[in-house]
Amino acid sequence: MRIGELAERSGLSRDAIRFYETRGLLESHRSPNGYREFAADAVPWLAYVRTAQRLGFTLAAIAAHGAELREAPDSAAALSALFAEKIAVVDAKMSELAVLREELAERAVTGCPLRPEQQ
Amino acid sequence: MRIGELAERSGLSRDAIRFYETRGLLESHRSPNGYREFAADAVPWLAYVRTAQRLGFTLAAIAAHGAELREAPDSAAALSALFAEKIAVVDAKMSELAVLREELAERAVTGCPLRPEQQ
DNA sequence: GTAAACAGTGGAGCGCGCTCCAAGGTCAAG
DNA sequence: CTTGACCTTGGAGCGCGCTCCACTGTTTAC
Ligand SMILES: [Zn+2]
Ligand SMILES: [Zn+2]
Ligand SMILES: [Zn+2]
Ligand SMILES: [Zn+2]
Repeated sequence: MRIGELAERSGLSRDAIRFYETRGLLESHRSPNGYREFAADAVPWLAYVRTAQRLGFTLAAIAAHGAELREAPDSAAALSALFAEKIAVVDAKMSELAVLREELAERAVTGCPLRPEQQ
Repeated sequence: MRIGELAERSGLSRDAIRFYETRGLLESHRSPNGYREFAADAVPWLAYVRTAQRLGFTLAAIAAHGAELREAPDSAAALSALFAEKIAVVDAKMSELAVLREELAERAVTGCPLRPEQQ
């Protein structure tokens, strides 16, 4: 499929797709006329990319993990390593949230904290 | 305290602190010589800001929530509303992670998905 | 008095993740 | 043959979250 169709089916802009390609997130082959040709797989792959982005992963990290998957000798092992990695990240975020909650509770802000110094 | 001390105690750069001030994240009063003067509260507040940032909140959102806290008529109610809001965000991220895990599992990538088309 | 350390402002630049041109090539329909 | 939809590249610009720099003023130490 060409870029317009992929854009429509993925909900991304053509510019974003071209940008992703430059960042190694997406592969295309060229037709004789120079047009990019994408595999059908690109649609679910881009959905995955967007989800990973919403979870706070950078494009570079997503591209690196994609490469890991492709280059892994043992695909199943690579997958579970990636899962463990992502879940660890979310667990870390959860415990940081607990800290945040405590911090917030400790400082029920009332008025300007600089007032005393001001007088 | 002046900006250098706050920088040292918060682990942020002076530039970052000045930047936060322009974004409404931090308040200072000026000494007669024009130097910024910060309250001791600024240290835990900046720690909170960094934590919130690591959790994926933008500086604008953090500033808005800080303002909500200060302007809330009922501080306790405002606090629990903010907690609920943040926890909802993390819950949403968790469920998105589940989707991500499934997506990944479905597509144990092996080789180039464009190869068939290429030949 | 002078040097060093600290403060201020303004503006440029940067990495990220794009968006939006401008100028041009390709292709199918009428 | 023209029109229009679609594609190409290149480059500028933008919001975010800063960093770095130049230049200037203030305070502290000797
Ligand atoms: Zn990894
Ligand atoms: Zn004040
Ligand atoms: Zn809110
Ligand atoms: Zn290929």
